[in-house]
Amino acid sequence: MARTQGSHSEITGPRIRAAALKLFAKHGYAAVSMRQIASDVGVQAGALYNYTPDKQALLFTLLKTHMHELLAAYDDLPAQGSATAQLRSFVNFHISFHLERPDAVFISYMELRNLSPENFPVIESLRRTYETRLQDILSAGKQDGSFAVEDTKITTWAVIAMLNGVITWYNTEGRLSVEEVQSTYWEMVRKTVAA
Amino acid sequence: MARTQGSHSEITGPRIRAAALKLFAKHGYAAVSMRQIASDVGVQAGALYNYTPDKQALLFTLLKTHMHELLAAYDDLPAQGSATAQLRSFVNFHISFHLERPDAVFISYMELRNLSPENFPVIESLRRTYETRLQDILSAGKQDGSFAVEDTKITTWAVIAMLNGVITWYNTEGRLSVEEVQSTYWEMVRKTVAA
DNA sequence: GTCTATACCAAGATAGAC
DNA sequence: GTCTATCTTGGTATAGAC
Repeated sequence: MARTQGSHSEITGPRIRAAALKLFAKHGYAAVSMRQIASDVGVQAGALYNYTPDKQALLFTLLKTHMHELLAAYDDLPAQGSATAQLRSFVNFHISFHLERPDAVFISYMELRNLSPENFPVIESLRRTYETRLQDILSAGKQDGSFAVEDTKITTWAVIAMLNGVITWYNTEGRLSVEEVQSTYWEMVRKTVAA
Repeated sequence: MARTQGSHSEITGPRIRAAALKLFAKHGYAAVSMRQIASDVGVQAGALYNYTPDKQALLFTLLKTHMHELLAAYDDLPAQGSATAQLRSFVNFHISFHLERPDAVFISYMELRNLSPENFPVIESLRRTYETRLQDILSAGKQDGSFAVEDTKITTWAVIAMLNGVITWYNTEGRLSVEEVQSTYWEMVRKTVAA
């Protein structure tokens, strides 16, 4: 006779994080209770504490994991030659990576203020590291004359803000493929920095 | 002998909304308690309910007021001639209006999901109305050949996302004046839609 | 109109049985 | 490892005195 309530240690952890990610993205960290997360996973609230010391650690883990995956994936891309090729690669990467993880992207921008004072700087630093990848491309292109960029810092923020806008409207069931979105945004970014 | 605890009906209401706006922007709607708002104003929590039926109405009022002010202010601008002049006017307006109300702008984008099902469509509709102002400019410029815009809807969202990015980094104490920011963004937007 | 006091409920987190 | 049960805190909202 099999036990009706058993242990599932290898899968429960990931399922908790997946449920938390989904619920935090939908309702916001502060509005989601541990009981809701537990219910979504199919366990009791107390069981969550076998996997996370508290709710804050759950949020921190999600954001840290996302940022590390983002940086690792970008740094794994094949090297590009010209600044223009690098910029195009960045745009394509940013869009496809983000469209594959809308929930993680969402909380990475929305829930920063719900990180504890110890955790916030860690995530903020990872975010700045990623931004620096783009800023370096813009600086190089400005130097060699491929781009006309008045202020590389502001342009970096402007391009990232523009690209991030995609996740607020893109619908996987909609009329546009990821490739079409990439192409549309590349055209806009290209012109924005054009010499 | 003056009373030590009196009535201040004409000023308490606005002060409650100002405190709520500030606290919602800083910590998020769900993370702010009525007690916190009351404490910030200098009254007891129960007193708030003389001014708002509940917390949700407080959020709704803040967002609705902000959106109405935004639309009224934009529609009060002097009419412009060419599509290019209209676009420049829009960019300047959007940046200066938003930089004057960073808290209201912040919650208008972050707290939409905390609106009740009855209230959400009202705000969403106002937001779309504002976006339509920009989309109409882009359509007109596309028609008369001033702009080369692949997709007016996506470009509308891209431009607004780019402009909204300003409030995440702009610092009134920083090196840049509002006029310099307007000029920098105008240059980027102009190129983005350039024929 | 604001106060104090409180009803009522849900939150995060923990203890101990199984 | 998960359960049930519970502790403690703090939330929204209301009642009635002043």
